[in-house]
Amino acid sequence: MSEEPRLPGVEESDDDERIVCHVDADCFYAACERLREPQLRGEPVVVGMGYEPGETVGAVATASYEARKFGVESAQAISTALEHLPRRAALESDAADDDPALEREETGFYRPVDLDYYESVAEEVREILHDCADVVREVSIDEAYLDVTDRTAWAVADGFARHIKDRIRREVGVVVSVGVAPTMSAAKIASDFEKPDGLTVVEPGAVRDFLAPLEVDLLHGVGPVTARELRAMGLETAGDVAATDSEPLVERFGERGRELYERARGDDDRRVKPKGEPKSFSRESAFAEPVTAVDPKYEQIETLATAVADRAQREGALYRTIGVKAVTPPYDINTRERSLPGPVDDPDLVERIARDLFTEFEPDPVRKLGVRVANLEFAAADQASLDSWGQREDGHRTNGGNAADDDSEPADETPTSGQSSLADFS
DNA sequence: TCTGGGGTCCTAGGACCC
DNA sequence: TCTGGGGTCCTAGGACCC
Repeated sequence: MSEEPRLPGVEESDDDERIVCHVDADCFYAACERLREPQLRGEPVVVGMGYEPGETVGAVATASYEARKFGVESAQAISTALEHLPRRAALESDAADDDPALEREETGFYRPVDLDYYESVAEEVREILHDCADVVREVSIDEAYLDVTDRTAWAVADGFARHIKDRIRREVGVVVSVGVAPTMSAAKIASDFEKPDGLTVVEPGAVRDFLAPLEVDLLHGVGPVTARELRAMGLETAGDVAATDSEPLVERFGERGRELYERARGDDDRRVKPKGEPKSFSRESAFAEPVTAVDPKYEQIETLATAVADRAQREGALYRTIGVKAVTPPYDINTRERSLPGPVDDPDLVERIARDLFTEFEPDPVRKLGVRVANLEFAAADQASLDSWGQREDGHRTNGGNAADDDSEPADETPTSGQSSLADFS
């Protein structure tokens, strides 16, 4: 198509025939738990939060396939999971064999989420992936795309994928599923195709036929809402979408509609590229039941604000936007945010603005609260405290970074209400 | 599916600027 | 001061993903 002269510096856009691998660990959290607790192998394992004594809200993060047989699913409320699969208490407390009342066959092991540990395992997997590909995009803790065009060829792609799987199993001890295809979106679906322990190769030219029979909600980006609408339009499978007229889709879903149409036809020219810096950090937490009293809400806001500011600081991020989230019954999600004239690293300010933004919801019962910082900037580490920017309207300089003046916090609100006439940053 | 936590991207309206 | 067009930024909400 492109007859345009190539700009200097633009790489040869040899667009056809990428070889993309999508690697996706199977039940990753559960697999990690089995790694350090081998007696969990072959048993139903549920990893989640909220089932410890005193906790009442929580959800399943990962259920092993053995646990799924009992009806335990990812994102399920823990209370529901426990109904399907009671906790195997006796075994866990070493009183194993002498509780005749227990029907061991119908109980499972519950473990709390331990992200730090899973992260350490993921790091080992990552090293192997980077060893196997020139470009790796980590999507999440248990999932990555690899561009392996220069490492293999279609004729031997399944052997190459097998090699990746074997190395990860041997060297780390977890099982991954791999999909190989000429596009990211097809590779993603391919890795899901024969899970667990799957390996599916979709060669160029075969993509559209591979996708055609799949239900629309298997397409990445199609959730329950879109799936329902597509079905209402008479589109049940990827093949239906591929064969339809794109216009109504674009009409109804905008840019997403066009994307959906193209992906269903196997068209996707995105290249695998490394993930950039994060765009936001947030912390949220749910109350056991809707809270009306004012104090606990502000306490929670403060805790969350501190945690978020702390995280940003550890990551070396400055933020220019601070926001809160308040979930009110039945399940209404409200967000408020405020942008500052320039990036800061200022935990006190996060707290003050979060409190301030929340006051609007102060009278409401609240199920869940959140605090977020966004518009991040990753400056050279010392930039954060070099805070000579930040003029106020009256010409004063504000201390963007820290508080040598801790004690005398002016009652006056943030220096941000005057907005656009403030400072200019370089 | 009565609902956890941490993210991303898109849309749409309004303010504001030239 | 009766009214065009283009662009950017900000905010709130929604859908989706793992």
